[in-house]
Amino acid sequence: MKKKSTIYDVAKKAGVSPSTVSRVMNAPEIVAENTRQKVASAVKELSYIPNMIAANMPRKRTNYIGLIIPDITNIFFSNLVRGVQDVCEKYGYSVLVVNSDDSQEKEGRYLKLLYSRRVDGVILTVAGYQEEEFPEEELSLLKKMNIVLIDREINGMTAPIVKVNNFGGAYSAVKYLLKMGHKKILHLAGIEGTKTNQERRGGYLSALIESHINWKKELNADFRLDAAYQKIMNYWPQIKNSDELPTAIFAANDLMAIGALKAFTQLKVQVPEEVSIIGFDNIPFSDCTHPPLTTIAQPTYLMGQRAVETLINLISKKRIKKFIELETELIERDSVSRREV
Amino acid sequence: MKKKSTIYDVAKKAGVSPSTVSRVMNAPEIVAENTRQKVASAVKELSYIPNMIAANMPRKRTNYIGLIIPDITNIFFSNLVRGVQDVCEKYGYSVLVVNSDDSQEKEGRYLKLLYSRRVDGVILTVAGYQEEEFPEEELSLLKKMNIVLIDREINGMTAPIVKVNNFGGAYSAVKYLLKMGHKKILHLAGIEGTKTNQERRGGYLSALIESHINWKKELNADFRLDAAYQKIMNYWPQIKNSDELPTAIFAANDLMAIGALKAFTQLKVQVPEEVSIIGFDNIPFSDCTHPPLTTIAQPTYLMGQRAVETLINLISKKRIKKFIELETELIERDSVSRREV
DNA sequence: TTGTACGCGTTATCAG
DNA sequence: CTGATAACGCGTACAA
Repeated sequence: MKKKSTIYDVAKKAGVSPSTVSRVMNAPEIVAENTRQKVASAVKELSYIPNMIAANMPRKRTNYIGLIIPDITNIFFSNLVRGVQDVCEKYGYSVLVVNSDDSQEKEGRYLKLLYSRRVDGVILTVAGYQEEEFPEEELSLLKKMNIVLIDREINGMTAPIVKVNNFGGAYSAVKYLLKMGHKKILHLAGIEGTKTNQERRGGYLSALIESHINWKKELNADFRLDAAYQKIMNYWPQIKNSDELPTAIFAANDLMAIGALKAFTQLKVQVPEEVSIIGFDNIPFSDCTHPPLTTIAQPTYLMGQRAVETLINLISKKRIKKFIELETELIERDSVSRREV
Repeated sequence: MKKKSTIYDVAKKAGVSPSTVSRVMNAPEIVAENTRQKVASAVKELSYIPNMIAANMPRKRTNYIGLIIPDITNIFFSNLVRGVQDVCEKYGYSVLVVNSDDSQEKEGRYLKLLYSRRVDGVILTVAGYQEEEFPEEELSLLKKMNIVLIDREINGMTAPIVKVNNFGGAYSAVKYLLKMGHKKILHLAGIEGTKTNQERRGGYLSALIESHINWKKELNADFRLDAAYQKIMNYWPQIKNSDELPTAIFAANDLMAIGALKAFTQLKVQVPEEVSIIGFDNIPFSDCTHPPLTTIAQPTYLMGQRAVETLINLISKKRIKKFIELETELIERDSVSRREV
């Protein structure tokens, strides 16, 4: 790694002062034609590229924003990250992404790291699903930073939040199932007690009530593929020939829907002929399952974009919307069949 | 956003000098017990967290490394990114991830950005598959930085590289197919002219030659799911009842294998009964296809880890391996069936 | 054991 | 139009 040239090296070579070099780099038009030439050639010769950190220090900014997500390996987040990155780039920011693994302890550590790196703001998908109180220390740290929340709220602090209309999405999923003639709809639910899950369950129940359907049943699988797979593998044989047998399943996310699909393949239960399935999220590859999964799409890329836009406005003290709720969209594929009455 | 307290604020409040505060933060044991107390309580009171940037400036480092990948949205890379992040964190580095979208122009711009941000090193998955000459400007920039390459090499510069044994992986895939009794094996290939594709094709051909099999056939689908889907949809009906009909397909990546699977579902061709398929990569969800995909696993997480370890050693001028080749692993699932002779 | 002064690379400000 | 100087926040030699 060769020694990097500084603004002083360039100044010396061009026979001018550092300030002049700075001007040439940032506002060429205000410097005399021939000085500009001299400087430009010195810049080229030394292949000088300004040190953005040094430049930012007196301005008390970094042009970095932090992004805390549970796990980048979780396919659900990749589009979100990309949305954040793309908008950031447009505005000259860079993104520091970290994974909380849904651990509150890691989240706290990373928050501290981001603070010590003096990022200009943080986009946070709150870790852990617990409705626990937020640790005091972390909370006060948060209050000292520009924060935009994604998806989940925080007790004890108000911050702008970007989320998806979980209730509406679930509601429309179940409505769709009802429209297709299903009367016995099982809900494959996510992590108990999380707001997300509560909202989706709310949508499920509301749609049922609205249609005067009393039949309901909930299986819990923590938003996880394996868990859903196991649950179905255990549950289905028990109810196979009973009145309890649903004709359709509303899974609170695609991962669980795919887990269920996997179980049904093994159990030799035909989807959608014997049982229909609808998911939530529209993750990549949900169109490559067998059968392709009908699901409720979340605009993850858009969520990322909106979150950054809000954050950047927050940073520059412009007016912002405190609450942004994005709508979902029903994606009809082949995992739901019509049930004749 | 409240004003951030500095080491001076703490010093004043504790009635000591800034250097003493610095010592308490970085080497508490060398300062007298009661001074330490005073400082500690001032730190707590002001909830002081050191400014890492300022601290790093005189050291001429940032503890950032840059990671340039084609696209974080490409599921293949998420594990790699996580591997990089995890190792980085262990060593106190943070990662700045950017997407080149396989565009050389973007790659150049980002390289410049990373340089201006003075990252301590860069992990680079070279953009574009072209065997084109590298732009001179970019090359000289590269030479001024600590670089570790992933997967693809650069003409005109030697840098440590971490890659996977593509030849060996392809070879073992085809060997496996042969072992299962297949004699007509079609190769669903990736982007023509890329090293990766050449190596995998090499493995395919070698395995065939070694077994004295003359039958061979190659279809090109640019590593893309859609392209593979289209190719199969067009090709299969043409050869359906001819001698050209293969009994197995070796796809140069899982995406293409999944595309083929999709096509076969529509064409009502049974996999693996009528045709077997083996993929390459072992991307997430390759176990959730129908049937679950037999494939050659690439250790992507490990690649990320190795790359960072190499980079960190490069940065600290320790000895490094210039060339790290990782082995693949055959993952037997259900998309390949035995063919009786 | 503690304090002082300087350097890291840049830009804003003010003077010329 | 250009140059000098201070300031950003910290660590570190060196002095006390």
